[in-house]
Amino acid sequence: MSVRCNLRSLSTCNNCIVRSTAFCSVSNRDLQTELDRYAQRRVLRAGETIVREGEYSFLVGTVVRGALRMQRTSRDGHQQIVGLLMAGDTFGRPFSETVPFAIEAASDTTLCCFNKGTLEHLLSRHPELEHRMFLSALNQLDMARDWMIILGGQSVAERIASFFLFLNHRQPSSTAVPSGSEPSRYINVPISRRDIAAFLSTTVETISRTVHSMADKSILRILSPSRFEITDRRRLIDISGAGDLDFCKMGRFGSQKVQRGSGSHPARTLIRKCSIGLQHSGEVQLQELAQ
Amino acid sequence: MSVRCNLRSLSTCNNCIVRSTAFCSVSNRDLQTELDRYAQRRVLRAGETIVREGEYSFLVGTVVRGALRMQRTSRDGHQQIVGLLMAGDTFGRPFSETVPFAIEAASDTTLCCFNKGTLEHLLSRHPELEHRMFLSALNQLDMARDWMIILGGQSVAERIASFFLFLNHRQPSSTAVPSGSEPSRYINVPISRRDIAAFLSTTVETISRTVHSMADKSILRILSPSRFEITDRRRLIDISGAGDLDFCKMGRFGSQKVQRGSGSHPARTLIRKCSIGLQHSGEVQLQELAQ
DNA sequence: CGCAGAGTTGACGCAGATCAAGCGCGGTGG
DNA sequence: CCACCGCGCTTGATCTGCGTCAACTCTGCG
Repeated sequence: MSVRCNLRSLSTCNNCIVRSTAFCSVSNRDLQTELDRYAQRRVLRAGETIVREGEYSFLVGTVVRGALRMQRTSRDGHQQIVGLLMAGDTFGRPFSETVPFAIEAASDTTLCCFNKGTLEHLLSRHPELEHRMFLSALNQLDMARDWMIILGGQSVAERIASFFLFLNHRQPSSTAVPSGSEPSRYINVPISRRDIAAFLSTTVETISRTVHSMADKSILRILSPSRFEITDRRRLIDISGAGDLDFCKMGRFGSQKVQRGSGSHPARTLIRKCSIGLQHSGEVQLQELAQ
Repeated sequence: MSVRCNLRSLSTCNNCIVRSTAFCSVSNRDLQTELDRYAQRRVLRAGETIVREGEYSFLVGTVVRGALRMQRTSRDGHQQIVGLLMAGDTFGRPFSETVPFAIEAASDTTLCCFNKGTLEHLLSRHPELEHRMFLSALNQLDMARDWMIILGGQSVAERIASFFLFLNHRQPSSTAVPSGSEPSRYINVPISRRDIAAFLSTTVETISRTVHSMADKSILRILSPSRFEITDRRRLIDISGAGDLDFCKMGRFGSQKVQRGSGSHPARTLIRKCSIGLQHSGEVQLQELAQ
């Protein structure tokens, strides 16, 4: 059931729980009123589809609650998840006929949608809106690259640890709280084991084994198959191997010296590890460019 | 050596080889003149660094020739490449203090740079420019997701095939030719084996073995360690597993029916393969939203 | 000519994919 | 009400792709 919000302009958007982060939260009141008029809420249940792969997509909007997954299915049936959109994230692809990925609800989800054409028109008339959407795209780009780091993680344990920290960072205790606040001890996994496997390029079996092994080492407690409690964040970050991933920043230990690779798996691509600061000798001096 | 181009406004930008694709190619003549005034060409040699990981970055611009790699190095020394920027692509990150990745020249490279602050100022005054930059960011987002598909590929052979097709698509015969034209039979790999390994999360040894095995099967010919000739594109696409990746589109066989998985590796995450069109039964009807 | 770095090739072992069986739970129907 | 089924998750046993180590070739360079 969808809730129209053309009446009582601004009321809906003003109370929106993703107000602080979503691209559609503009400061211009008239524009906000207009957005409010065109916005339409939609509730999806887990598994429902917004766009199929490569199909024409006429929806753009913001995730209000829950999570969307973007994925592609290859000929052999293998699915690769290329992104998880959570509260405050922008979904859809303006200025393009089709999206090369399917977008589906990973869990029960509330969206705030705009018709793509309508939104594009608004964007062309309101630089502020386009600016905010641009910023949102840049954020997603950063996030996409973080995901690549997760994906490129050496061992499955590394990838899972990174993934959990990512979730933990993006879901501080309650979905209503905008991301950016202190991460809680709890991890809510909004997607099935299958989806995790599809994202991390592994199998449900290996995920199960790895998570249980982490529980055995009391790094985390398994509250339910989709809910965990972090009991040793430090160790989790350590396993993730990427102490400086964006989403670990909050849990990071200042400028404290690097942990020795402790249980670190033998690095696959140990490149130039000693040459940092050496091969950069040829670094371009660009100061003159400033100003 | 850098070539200033404040004189003879427009001349430099007008003759720019990435004119058709770069974000800085605007239609507004005054704006173009202004851009021309602030733009500065730079030539980097392979290995030179533009920004280091997490450092303050004050450069944004366009790759004119060559390739940049964006990468992150984790505590254990493992490097993960999260993006390759080629002719016409935008590098740098406006509206953010730091970039979470190092940006380095993967080969000898020519850039066209703007001071970040200056560019941000231009962006705020010229919606057209911001629009173009927004489009560029959206493209990069699509590309980042394509990369994720490559990264998530099952076997190393799959990833290498995808990577080669990607390169082949983005480098049609000559670097001067804007992407989008017919792919040639040749693949120029602009980065070292090491870099390929860092990107594909594998090792130089495995890459070597895989490529030579492809040569044995006469899928491609090895002209030099960094130059190949595709002798059986169909089979290469087949190995890549992702027949519908963006960069395969041109080599794609219309709506021809799906190849049976031929030599396809046993799929790791064979999910919902048969349920397409089934689980979508609950697909939301959104027509009413239009207009 | 020796040395360094990039690429190739071979032998070996392990992380993790695969196959298979079992558990717990919610839904359905008799 | 319980039996039955299907599905998500777990656990065990086996097999293999590919990472690791090591040795060798080739090219370019001082």
